[in-house]
Amino acid sequence: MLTPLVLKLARIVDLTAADLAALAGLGGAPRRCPAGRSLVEAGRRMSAAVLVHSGWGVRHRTLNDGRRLVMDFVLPGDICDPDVFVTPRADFSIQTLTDLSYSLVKPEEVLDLIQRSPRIGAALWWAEAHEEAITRAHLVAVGRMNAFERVAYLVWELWARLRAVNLASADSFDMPVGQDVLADAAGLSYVHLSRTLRRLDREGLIRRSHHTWRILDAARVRDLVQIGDALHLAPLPPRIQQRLNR
Amino acid sequence: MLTPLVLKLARIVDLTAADLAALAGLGGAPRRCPAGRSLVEAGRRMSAAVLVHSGWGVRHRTLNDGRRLVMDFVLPGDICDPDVFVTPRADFSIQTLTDLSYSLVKPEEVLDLIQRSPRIGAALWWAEAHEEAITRAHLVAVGRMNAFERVAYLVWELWARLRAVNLASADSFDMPVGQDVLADAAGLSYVHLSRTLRRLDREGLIRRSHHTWRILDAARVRDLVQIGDALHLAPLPPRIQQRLNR
DNA sequence: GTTTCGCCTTAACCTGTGTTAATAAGTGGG
DNA sequence: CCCACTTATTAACACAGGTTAAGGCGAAAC
Repeated sequence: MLTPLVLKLARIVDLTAADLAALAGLGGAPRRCPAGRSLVEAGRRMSAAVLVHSGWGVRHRTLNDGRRLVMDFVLPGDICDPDVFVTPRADFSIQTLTDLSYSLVKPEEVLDLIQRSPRIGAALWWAEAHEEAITRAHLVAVGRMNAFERVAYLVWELWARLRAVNLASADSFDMPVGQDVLADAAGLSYVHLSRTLRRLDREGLIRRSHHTWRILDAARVRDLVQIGDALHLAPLPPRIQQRLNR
Repeated sequence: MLTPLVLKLARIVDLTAADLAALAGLGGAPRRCPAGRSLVEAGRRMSAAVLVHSGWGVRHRTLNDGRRLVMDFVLPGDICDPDVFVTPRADFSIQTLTDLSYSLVKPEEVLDLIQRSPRIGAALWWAEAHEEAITRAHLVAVGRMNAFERVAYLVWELWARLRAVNLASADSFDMPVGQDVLADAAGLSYVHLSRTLRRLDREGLIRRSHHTWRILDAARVRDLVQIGDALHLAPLPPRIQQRLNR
């Protein structure tokens, strides 16, 4: 079964048929959540991780006076957060951008899976490390890039992540994300985000119509973005792979 | 042996005497690195994690034109990064701020340790999750807070982390960090950082002399900072602890 | 003690981004 | 097809923070 999670992890670790089956069966019965709702609330006690099957969400934090930062986009195949069992209290909220299909994954299930297969353990660990790298890149973008670079970076990141789960074509993809949300991810006002998007279009880098985005000049965007490489998926080195099979 | 790593992890997970010994013996022979040197270089292939015994460092990324962002401070007891074996290429550099004593930890060593003791596995996992929470909080600060709040947040974060390894007193601590470095962590110019620091002093929140920092009014700083709670250390819930001992 | 050097502070001015507000362009309902 | 409603664009103005440059000040060097 080619669930998004399997698609993503199988690019990294050589999984056995049993591993694939175990991963595909991860999580309880699928549930649905309509667009615009909170899946996880900051400060609330968490009892299970959320495995996303389809749909988009955002992980964000809102300050007392309403200022909001979107830390991360939640895409199909993402598990947020497999580490519930070590950090029972969320420091963020998750909100759906579209209707979302997901399953709850109990901590016990994750622990069992890891103890059963070191390959899955490594794969999940890798997914965590990858998310961390994405967050760090995001931090660099927000902390030291200007609006033009920053927005280009975000689009680049989402494009790369969507391709990893077969949800983007060679130069375009669908992104059901309003400019207000993108602005909160970039740490910009939505007005300036709009200005910046027009400029990316005018300069022949990135174009949007409706919710469809097109990378007009991938090479120039990559140069502009600089830190996009942290997002690339590469198989684990053979030495490690062998060790996982011992 | 109360190494900083043991101090930190023992607050979270109930470790056996054997676990403590294993953790204290983690890593090869101690090495030294003088101040101002690169321990890890972005893009370079990594072969081992770095366990810090004493001294300060920063994890940072420099863009082509010299703009730099400090993502994180590396303190005694930190392991950067236990996930080398899944992400062999660093997306950041680590530079020493002071003389640093550290050990190299081979991926195999980590894997062994985890397979030997589920408690240590959970503890290391927790440490990772904690770092992630710190990075996310940093992202919110840089993305949506003004200079005043942002600098207060950084000082608050470091104070909390130092207390976790017994390196800070109830209201003050030592921080061998120049304002240029702090500015790169806040995403500000060092000039504006200086202005902001004077204002924090003038308003009775935080005071610095030499490299000694004092929190003048912890309650007001906490309110200003808002997101500081993500940094709190809390023991794992009993249910999980029991499961780790089965 | 004086010099030198690195680091911090302050001031004056400039610019990128925020704010407010008005307009346009979609989008769905009747 | 029109209306109401949301979402994007543009313009005018304001301000936080950046830049440049000139002092101040303590610590080490001589």
